[in-house]
Amino acid sequence: MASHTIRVTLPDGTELELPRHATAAEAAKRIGPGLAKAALAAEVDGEIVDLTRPLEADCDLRILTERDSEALELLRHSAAHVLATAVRNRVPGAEIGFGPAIEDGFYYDFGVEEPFTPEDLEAFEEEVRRVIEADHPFERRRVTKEEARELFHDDPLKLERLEEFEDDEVITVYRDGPFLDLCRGPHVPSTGRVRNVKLLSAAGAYWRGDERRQMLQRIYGTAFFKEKELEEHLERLEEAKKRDHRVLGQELDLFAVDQRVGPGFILWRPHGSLIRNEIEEYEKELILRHGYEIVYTPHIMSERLFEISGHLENFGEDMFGAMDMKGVRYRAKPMNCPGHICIYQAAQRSHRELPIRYAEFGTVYRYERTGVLHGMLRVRGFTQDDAHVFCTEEQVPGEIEALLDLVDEMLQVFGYPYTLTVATRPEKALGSEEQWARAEHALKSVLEGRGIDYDVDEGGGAFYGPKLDFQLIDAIGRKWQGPTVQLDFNLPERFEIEYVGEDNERHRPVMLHRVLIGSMERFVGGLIEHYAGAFPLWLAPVQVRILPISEQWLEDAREFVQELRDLGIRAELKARETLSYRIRDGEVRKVPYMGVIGEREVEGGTVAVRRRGAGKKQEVMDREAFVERLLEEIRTRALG
RNA sequence: GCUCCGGUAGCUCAGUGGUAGAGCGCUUCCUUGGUAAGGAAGAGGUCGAGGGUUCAAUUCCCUCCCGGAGCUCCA
Repeated sequence: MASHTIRVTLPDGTELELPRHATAAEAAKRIGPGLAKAALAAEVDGEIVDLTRPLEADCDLRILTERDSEALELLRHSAAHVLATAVRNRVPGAEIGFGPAIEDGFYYDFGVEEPFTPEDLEAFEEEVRRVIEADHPFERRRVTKEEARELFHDDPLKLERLEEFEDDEVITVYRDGPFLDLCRGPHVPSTGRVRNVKLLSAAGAYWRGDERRQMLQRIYGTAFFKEKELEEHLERLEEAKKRDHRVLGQELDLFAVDQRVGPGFILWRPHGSLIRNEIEEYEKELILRHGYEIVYTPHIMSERLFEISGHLENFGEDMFGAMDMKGVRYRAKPMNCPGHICIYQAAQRSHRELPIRYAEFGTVYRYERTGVLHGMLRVRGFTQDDAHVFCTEEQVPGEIEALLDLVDEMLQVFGYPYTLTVATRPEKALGSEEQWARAEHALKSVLEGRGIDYDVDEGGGAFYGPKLDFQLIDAIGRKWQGPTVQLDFNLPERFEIEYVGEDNERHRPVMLHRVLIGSMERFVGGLIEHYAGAFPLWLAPVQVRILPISEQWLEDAREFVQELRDLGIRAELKARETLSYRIRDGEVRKVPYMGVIGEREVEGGTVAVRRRGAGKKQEVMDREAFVERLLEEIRTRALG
């Protein structure tokens, strides 16, 4: 027998007695008028629902306000509906696609005759404000599939989506004023609760993400509860724009792409090359210390090798075409592993030799589709800091341990915090389930043994083995793909690689692919943005500029520059223009140190040192002390 | 690859159906400087490429190349 009242338990443990079918909004009102006003939605037994949802039975209830982290997604999803309402008001014939909340905002896809222009976006933003002012309540309705077909008879995209529902499935629609959408919800109570909306951009997007389907027009936007948060978000976008490696790469003379060379190929100019070289030198020292051996393999190899490796079959579309030389076909390598395997196979290997770790700054070529190319971040020719570890299955945990140390050491040097993800067996996978389970267990238990937090990407591994990925977090909080370690059950089989065990039998070793930096191009591109072009001293292309105040002190300055160069410091003499001009130029070029030399400095054997970004604050130092400071900062690879 | 936007001096960009502009940079000269641009003069362009319309095309139209915002993709 159902009673007429229900018991509602609040997060603090107190209980409310409410009439059955009371709504969450009514519950909020019972708790307090302030909460009732601030309420946006409710969590009932762990499920987030609209405030208008009747409570049918005893339950746990939490009222969500803008202070709750879940609320932002709600706001943005509702903002997407407000956008669609606005677009439909202006363009009545617009077909409506999907409009979800995403990481930093929301989008909505529309099928329209004419693509949207920036002026359209402004008009829509104006209309969005009107829809918000109108304060239409969001009304949820449960409908049958038949009813829904009727409601959306003018919306072909929605009808298509509708047909995917089971006949007896719960279908809900939401109305706000004139706009009706097929939507699971929940939403904020009314359009008036949506605030601080900014439409950011419009671009084409395929219906259902399928490139064979209709192209819709997607509008991206974002929304925040507080105006200040919106402003800060827009400032972050501005900041990201200022850090764009393509802009800084041009300004600081680091790299270029040249139409004559071809799309997706990077020309490293001298200053960019210096940075890259420093990184490579550092990494070589690091990995030699960690027991790697450095190898080199050719850029062009016989196609036969890629038939054995399976690259041609699985990856052929992305490889550069074959070069036919007197009947033998050759390919630019898309990966370094086959070459390393050939080196491994140059001799019969004993378990006593393992693990064998081959490392190469290996340049590979991949024919990426034109639309994906992007500065240094996505290119067609790039150099990986690639390594392959050949070991026994028992040695895998130890190798993972060693790698965690290596990665941690390296990422600290560059100043990147990071997170980890273990990617597990996908549906289609090579190797036995036990093999995968053992490998995944090995990865996870090493991490757990060290008390390291990690995410799991279920089914995200490659078909040939599980993966451990590191995500870097840059100076403005963006995530970048970092080091990866990949177990490989495939290539050892294909190449039939072996070692002789203690039992004098042949065994198949396990192979690990790993990159730390990934691609030099992408990593340096990322670093440019991470440091906003202001590289720490050890990486700065020009470390010190010496500025004599007038030609009178030129000779002294020249000698000092040479002294610095003799110590391996990248010093430059800048003597021509006015001092102010040279200071400004040094700051704009982000030179870490400038040393001014005038009458006083020549007499005292000192130098007036100005640190990048420190403004007028200068420090007159003995030259010896200045040199010491530079050498120490370079030696420790200080982040500055 | 797809949709849209763009390509003008080394760089950033303005402009026009009738002989092409600015700022920075570069060269030369003057200035000999004390902490974010001293002054002057000069050089520098097949207006992305090809085709079409036109008396005339950098400008309008078409094709291609390259770049950008996204989509898709990143084994």
